[in-house]
Amino acid sequence: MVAVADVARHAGVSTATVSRVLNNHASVRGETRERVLRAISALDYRVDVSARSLRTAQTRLILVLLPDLGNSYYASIVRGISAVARSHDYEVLVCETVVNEARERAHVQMLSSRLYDGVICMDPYTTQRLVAEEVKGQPWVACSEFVPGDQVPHVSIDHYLAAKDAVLYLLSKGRRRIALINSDSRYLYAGQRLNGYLDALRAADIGEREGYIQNTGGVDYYLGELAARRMLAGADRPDAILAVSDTLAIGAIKAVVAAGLAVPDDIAVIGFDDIPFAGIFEPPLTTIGQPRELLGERAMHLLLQRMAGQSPASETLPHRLVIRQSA
Amino acid sequence: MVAVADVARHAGVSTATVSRVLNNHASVRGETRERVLRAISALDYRVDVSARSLRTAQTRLILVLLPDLGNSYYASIVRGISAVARSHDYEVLVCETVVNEARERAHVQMLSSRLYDGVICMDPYTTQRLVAEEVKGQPWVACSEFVPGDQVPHVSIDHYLAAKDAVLYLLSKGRRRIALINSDSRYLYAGQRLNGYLDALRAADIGEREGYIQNTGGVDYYLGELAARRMLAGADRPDAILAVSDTLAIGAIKAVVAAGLAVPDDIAVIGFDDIPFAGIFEPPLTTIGQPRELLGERAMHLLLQRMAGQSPASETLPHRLVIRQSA
DNA sequence: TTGTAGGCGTTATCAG
DNA sequence: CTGATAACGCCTACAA
Repeated sequence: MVAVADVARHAGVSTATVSRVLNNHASVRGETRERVLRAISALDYRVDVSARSLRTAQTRLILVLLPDLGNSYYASIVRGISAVARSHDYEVLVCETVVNEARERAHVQMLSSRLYDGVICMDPYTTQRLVAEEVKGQPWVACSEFVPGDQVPHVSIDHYLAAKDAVLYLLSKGRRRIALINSDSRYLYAGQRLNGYLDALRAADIGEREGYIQNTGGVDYYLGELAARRMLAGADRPDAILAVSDTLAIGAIKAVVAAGLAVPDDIAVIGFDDIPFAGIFEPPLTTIGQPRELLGERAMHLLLQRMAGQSPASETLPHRLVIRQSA
Repeated sequence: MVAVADVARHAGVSTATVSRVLNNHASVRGETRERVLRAISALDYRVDVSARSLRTAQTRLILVLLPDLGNSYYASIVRGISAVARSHDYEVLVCETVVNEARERAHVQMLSSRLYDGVICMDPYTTQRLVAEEVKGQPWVACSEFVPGDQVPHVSIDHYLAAKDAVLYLLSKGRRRIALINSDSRYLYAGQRLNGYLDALRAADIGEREGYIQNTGGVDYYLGELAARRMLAGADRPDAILAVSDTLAIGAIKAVVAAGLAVPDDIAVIGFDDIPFAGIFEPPLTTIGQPRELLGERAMHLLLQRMAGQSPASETLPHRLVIRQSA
């Protein structure tokens, strides 16, 4: 293993000089720098980040915690994060959080071990408490999900308003029997969207109906299909369905069509997230889009401020209703 | 910042003893251990991984390099990797490689900085050379993609055979005018599947046809749609399309249907990968499935052996044709 | 502009 | 079973 000392010896300089070259200090004579550089490549020297961070107390590494790598919703956010992070010379590492009691501790150790200069958490807010406890003292921010009333800065859309907008749109189209397919109550957005849905209906003087709210526990296609099938089986069939994710919405449409009904004529369907597939599906999905890249960019900005010792205010970004053909 | 020394002082023992407790050495008296543990939680001590790795020369971190976080194909593989890694007490970090000339160096530094005990690379084989150069001396293996003839151990299906099987199946269904929608020639699989396709046709004595091979440069839905549209515009319309990814296949079906033709009656379509959506799409997609989790598990096993100084042989895993309704 | 030397927090060796 | 102490590789005063 070749260390700074070896490079120094090879170049006939001191370790201090090598370090200066490594860190682009101006105060190195051109010719000396050349010699050092040559030695570095001759010996194929690589810095040891462990040693460096031990000394400098920073790693220039950002950790992004997310609950599901397979959900492309997060991918776009990460892209936004990375763009900003890289422009500030931070490298972004992603870790899929496993909410497994047994493994929890190991994960937690990852966080608490000072390996990262900052953490961005997209985990369900119910597990953010765990994170909070572990990264205590370390800079971190939340993205999309957050613990309401908490001190941790976060970026998110207004899920309550978004759901309300969706229902308002359905109402404006003359729909009155509007059902909701919700996912997993561990997620904050689930509760907020539920409230938005409820309040919008209430404001229109529409009462709740038996079986009109289904909780799937996840966002897989088939779960949406199952939920919609249950709704269709009821005596009091809805004329519109709001699903909290596009995947659920697509599953729901499958069920509707399988039941011999038409979308949107018999039942209008609105999803959430505007995934790439939403536009290509038949019928193209009407959905609530989130500014995903921007979400990531803002989150990283918040983190940057946090790492600088500031206490930035949380941000709410705008959503938008993407009207296609399913509603 | 509280260090081992602080814990030692608090517990009235030496740093050596604290370290022993931290690392579960058996040779610590129960009562002493208790005292240390109490001090640790009283002071809320956290190990400094940088210091630890500087000392031990290992980080217990595995880096997974992939070209696209948004592609859920990789998510399943990562899940397989993580399962094995965690059972061996390694933590898995994912980094989306950015093949951007300007940023290349920073990335590269990440790899070469000894922060990881091992690397699993799923990048296109054309960029694996870069990786190879940078992680030189570090244990790494390739997954899915690999540089043929290289010494680096890898896991993959036999893309050549898989494509051949798909064409054989189409042939067995009486199709003769079989087209190929390929993606990005930076990927090894693209070339191999092309060869499989070509050889299968050749073996059946079917000559190449003008415009029957389209390269899209990516796997987005709309690219498949575009490619298929071009094929349909030709005088010599195909009666079957093999697409190297399900997303391309779905895009292709869109184009076929939009042209007033039926799938599979007029044109059969086969995809690749068996993504979650393949089964829910209408018509459900016939596709070549890969054992993704297993791919990840085997890759991690290979890496484990590599890290142990061995030179494991590469592995080829079986693919399977999932017959649904698009072909 | 360059060199010397100390220490970051941890683990491991060697005594006791 | 426990303690003192010497590295690990790097950066950065401070000195020259």
